[in-house]
Amino acid sequence: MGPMRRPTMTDVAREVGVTAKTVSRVLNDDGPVAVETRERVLAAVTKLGYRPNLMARNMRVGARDAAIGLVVPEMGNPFFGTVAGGVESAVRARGLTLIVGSSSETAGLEQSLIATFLARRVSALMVVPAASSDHRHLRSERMAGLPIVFLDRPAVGLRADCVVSANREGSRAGVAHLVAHGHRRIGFVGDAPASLYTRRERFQGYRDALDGAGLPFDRALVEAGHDMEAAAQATMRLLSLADPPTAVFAGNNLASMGVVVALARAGRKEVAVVGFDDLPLAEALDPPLTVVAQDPAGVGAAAAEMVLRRLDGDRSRARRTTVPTRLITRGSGELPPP
Amino acid sequence: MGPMRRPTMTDVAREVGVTAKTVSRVLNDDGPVAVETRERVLAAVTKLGYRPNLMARNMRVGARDAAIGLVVPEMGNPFFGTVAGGVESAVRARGLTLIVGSSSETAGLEQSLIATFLARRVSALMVVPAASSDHRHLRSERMAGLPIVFLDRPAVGLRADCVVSANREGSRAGVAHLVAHGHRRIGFVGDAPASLYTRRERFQGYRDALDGAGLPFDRALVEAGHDMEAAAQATMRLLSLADPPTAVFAGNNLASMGVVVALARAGRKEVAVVGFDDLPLAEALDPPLTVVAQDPAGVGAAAAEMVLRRLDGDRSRARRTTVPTRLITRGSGELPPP
DNA sequence: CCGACCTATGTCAACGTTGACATCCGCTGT
DNA sequence: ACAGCGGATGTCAACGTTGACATAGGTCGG
Repeated sequence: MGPMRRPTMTDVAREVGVTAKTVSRVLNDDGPVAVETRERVLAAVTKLGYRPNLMARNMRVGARDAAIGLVVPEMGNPFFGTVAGGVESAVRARGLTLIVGSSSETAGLEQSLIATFLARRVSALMVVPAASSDHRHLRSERMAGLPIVFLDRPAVGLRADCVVSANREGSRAGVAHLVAHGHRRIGFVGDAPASLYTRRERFQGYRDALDGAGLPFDRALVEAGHDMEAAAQATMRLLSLADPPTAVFAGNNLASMGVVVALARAGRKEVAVVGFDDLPLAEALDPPLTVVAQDPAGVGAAAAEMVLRRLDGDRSRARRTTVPTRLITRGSGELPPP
Repeated sequence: MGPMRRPTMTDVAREVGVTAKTVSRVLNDDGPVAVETRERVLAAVTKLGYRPNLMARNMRVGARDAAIGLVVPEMGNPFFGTVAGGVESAVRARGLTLIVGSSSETAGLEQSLIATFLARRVSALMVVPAASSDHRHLRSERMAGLPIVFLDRPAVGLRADCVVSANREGSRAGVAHLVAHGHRRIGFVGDAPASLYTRRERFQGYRDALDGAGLPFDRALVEAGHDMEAAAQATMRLLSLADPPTAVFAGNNLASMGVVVALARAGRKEVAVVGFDDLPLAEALDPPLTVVAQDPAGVGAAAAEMVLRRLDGDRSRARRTTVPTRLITRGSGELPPP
């Protein structure tokens, strides 16, 4: 019951009466080994409960760890969870392990997570940047040839591959949908301005749609809320304006939930809504929620493919991949203005 | 642009004109170092872009990796994402890194993930078991003193710590709530029978509540659906029975969504519903969804604390921690039978 | 002015594994 | 009978780092 030392290859070898090298050969299917020896080795392995030490192996072989590090802002947000899932299945097919860490949307934590991944000699790095983080410190890694791919939001201060959603176009389409149904005062509820790439893009799409329809932009209709409750309160502020919006565009999944909750609380079912990013319950809402659906698993998969290409030696210049979005009309965007 | 070798401690040492050991001393704040030497070393470190090699360090020190491996069935499910988030923040406070992998609810993948974690010499293992997996193979690890904690579902064939929700009690309370509002035919939509611990417990709670109220159990009212769409179809089957239920209890978050979607599609708002596990949009549904809320972050945190205690040397026998659930009444459970 | 002592640094080996190369054996072909 | 070959195994060093111990100067008290 003591905290006994883990058995090593040498222990197994001693048990069988051979050298560590022979055990190594058996375990890696390397070089010739007598059938009987192989069997005895395997028996000893299970008997002693031997587990190969990947750290020692990687070090000797000089190879990088067969792991890929992924940094996401929050694990609890299903969007990032699904992205991670998409990455994982693509990466697993190649025998690579995915290591996920969460930065809590904090630049400092993101950096230290990246540092521990690098110290672990991961063979590639995938990052969903935290708001206001800077990636200049990764330049030397890029130079050294480490594959680095950014997801959902591009790198700051670093030319690197990235995979993003068609934020601006999708947003434009979503708002245009509201415009097409007669709305002229359309609120925007999203993240805090300036900080986040996705918020900037989606906001631009919102403005594009207004401009395209010749509608005036009213700063008073733009509100921020970084989580669901804050978004709900932002929505309440919009509704209590002297000249309130007849429709609201929500800039991300949490904002959508906040908007929907606020409208439900206020009993304002007649306000039209379009949300960016689909929600599993969108269909069950009253009215069912029209959304600009992203493809989070697709983003993850595309990023993973990019990484695999880089690992296979693709040295071409950094590329940006845009994953299309899709307007799913369910009703909430088709409500006419009063 | 060549794939040049990463600089090692020796490279830094050569650059400065000292030995690797001195560099090591600087980087670990070990032993005395002249102020000037320290500065020159640090300068060389940044100049060369040196990153310590954790694998080599861990090997030399013989310590286990400062990482904890967590296996979850699916990353995309917000329940597990939130659990992982709870684990992460608790574990990070101790300077440990969390490595998350997903088993896709498959026993085989779970085993191979665990194997790579063990090969990486993680200092502890946390597992949300896949359906129908068996953990006898971890016995030798437990003997060797590796902390292993199971979350949400207990281990199979292994005495080990585990942290679970109050499934049976919560479920009983949820169903009792429906009973209290006059329902006598209450459907159950959950995972496939037998396979999953949580499903068994929650189903028992359902039966407890029926028994407690002297209501008959009708096998026809029990349906299974492993994802949202399947749960929706299961609900449709219940509704089309000759003698349909007037209320439905959903056994997990996906089932809840499926039930709610199905009722919305069928326009059957009068059917009462209580779901196990809270949903972010529960409040925005019509009627707002009454749920038996779990505390996923709390489950993660409790499990992390358990692990930390074990790492601190607590050798007491395996313990089971139960995290309470809470009935949140919002309306859907209070609908009277027609 | 010498030994005790402290500071700053170096030397060496070891962690567990595997590549490069060596060795030993029995068998084949001539 | 002997060279030659291929199969089975061993030996050694090295990967990057650090613990244990050693060394080279300098300071200080008596």
